[in-house]
Amino acid sequence: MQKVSPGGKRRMDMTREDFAEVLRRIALLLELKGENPFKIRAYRNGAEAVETFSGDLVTLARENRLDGIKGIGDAIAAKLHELASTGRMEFWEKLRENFPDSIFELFEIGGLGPKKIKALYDAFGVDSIERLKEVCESGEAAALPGFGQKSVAKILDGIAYRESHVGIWRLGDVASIVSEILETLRAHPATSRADAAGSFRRGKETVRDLDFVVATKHPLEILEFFATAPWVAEVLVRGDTKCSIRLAEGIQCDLRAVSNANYPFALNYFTGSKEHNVALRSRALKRGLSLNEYALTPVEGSQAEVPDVFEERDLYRALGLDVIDPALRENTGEIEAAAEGDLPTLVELVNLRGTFHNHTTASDGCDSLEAMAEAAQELGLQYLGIADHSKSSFQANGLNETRLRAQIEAIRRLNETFDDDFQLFAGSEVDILRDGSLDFDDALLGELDYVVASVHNAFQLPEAEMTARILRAVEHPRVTMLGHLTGRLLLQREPYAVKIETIIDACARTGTWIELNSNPWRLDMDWRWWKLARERGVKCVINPDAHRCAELEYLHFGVLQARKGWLRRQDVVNCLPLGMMRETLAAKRLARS
DNA sequence: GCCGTTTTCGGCCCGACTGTTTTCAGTCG
Repeated sequence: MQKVSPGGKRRMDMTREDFAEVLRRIALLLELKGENPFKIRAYRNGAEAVETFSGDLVTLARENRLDGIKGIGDAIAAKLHELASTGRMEFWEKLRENFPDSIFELFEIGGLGPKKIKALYDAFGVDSIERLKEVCESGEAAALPGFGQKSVAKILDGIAYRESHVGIWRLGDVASIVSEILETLRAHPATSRADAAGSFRRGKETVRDLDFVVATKHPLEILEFFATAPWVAEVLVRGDTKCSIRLAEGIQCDLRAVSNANYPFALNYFTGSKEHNVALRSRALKRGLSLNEYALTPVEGSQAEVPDVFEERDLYRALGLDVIDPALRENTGEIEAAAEGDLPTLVELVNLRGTFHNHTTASDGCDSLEAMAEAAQELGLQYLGIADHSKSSFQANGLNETRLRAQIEAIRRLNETFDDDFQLFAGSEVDILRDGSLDFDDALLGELDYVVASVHNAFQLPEAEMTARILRAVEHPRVTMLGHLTGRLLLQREPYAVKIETIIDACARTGTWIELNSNPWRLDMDWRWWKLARERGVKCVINPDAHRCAELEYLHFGVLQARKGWLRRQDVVNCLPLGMMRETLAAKRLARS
């Protein structure tokens, strides 16, 4: 869990993640205190709302303008305003006086919830994992009411696991595992339908576990097969309808085996998100129907007709909704849009006609210009932009002026060998230097077809400086697009501090495109910002940041994130066919020269 | 604490599994 100490933070440092974390921790402490569960849920919902809100929530909070945000009512809005404007929240500080901060780590142990933590805390003063381990190993814990040998063993297992694994995986790291398991499940003779569900199906950038749903007449057979498959390192749960295992890689996989009739409901339920499910269920209730993971049934006393549901899409129609793509199921307005017939037609991988941010052996790539061009053509792309690093990225063998001019020349020559249905564009991934100036002079930039501007150093600049630095690049007339806006490396490096909304507005004003970097380590700009960017009129460009031919297929992850960001074909510039892209790039250069 | 075709009070999603019980509480998703 991220460490947060808002009391000790300067207020300018507060981020939306800090806000969400404070609300979540309030919920945990209220749970320990045995507070009203609905109040606890309200804080969790508030945290969720804070995280998914499309806009500069921190500024809104500071200016006390949080009204009208779903999930944030008067009480939480006032508390967030206090936190944003003073760096403190009295309610939170009073609450945390009761328990040491280290108690939060106990919630990360599987099998331990608020009740048991409270019992351990009251009985033995357990307030850290270290202390927890002591009382479990000494046998004291097993003697508590409600505890026994097995639950203590489970807790110790949980502690051991936590010590060896972080427990979060990148989408790109699990994609091939999912395909393999799914293929095997589908090949089983007792399987009639099988899908991956959960956050993987929704295309979340990271996942905590993998969920599978199988339709079968022989659930026990399927569960047995799943639990004894060669990939299983450990069986965690084994029932008549559900089995949870841990793979050798460490990730947990849950399988649900249901009847064919239950399947659409189970698939929908286990796809989530939880918030989306809750919203669907309340919508069903308003129609006199109760929705669970097995069926849609009339509530007691209701005369409501229950429509036939054979597939997931029938379920949405039964609730008077257009079918909602899994990528959109985050309860960020998709249900309302589906009810109004306002869902976007989402961009698809087959819509992409080319892509721009790619490297070759000239800088830090592994494949040649020719090989990359050939790979792009094999993927069916009409154009490929080459944007190797600029000279300041010496760690990446960045090109100096001479080498870049030679590469431009090589690209022009290679283009003469292609038919008119494919073209390389000559670009550069130009470093945005510390002061916001670019790594090449305007004359050289003017010789390029396009420019990707990216930050590759001085990540630790304060937010105001970093924002000003990137703004200067955005406003540079030769910059076509902004590369990986926040520089994050998922599960490894935090995004750098930058006012994203300010950058979005500047890009809207100057017509600068924003990259959706599709490398599964980056997926940057984050999907949560794209809806806002689209509304402000910013165009997205989906780039793989490929350093070898095979990485051109990262585009798939980028498209998934674009879909999560509600983007349509017309919002993504590299859906333009070659002819129109030539014109667009030429017009851009002319307009800003 | 939030929210509203249930509208300023009263409801808020709900089932499976586990372990500890002997009819159920806690946890999880």
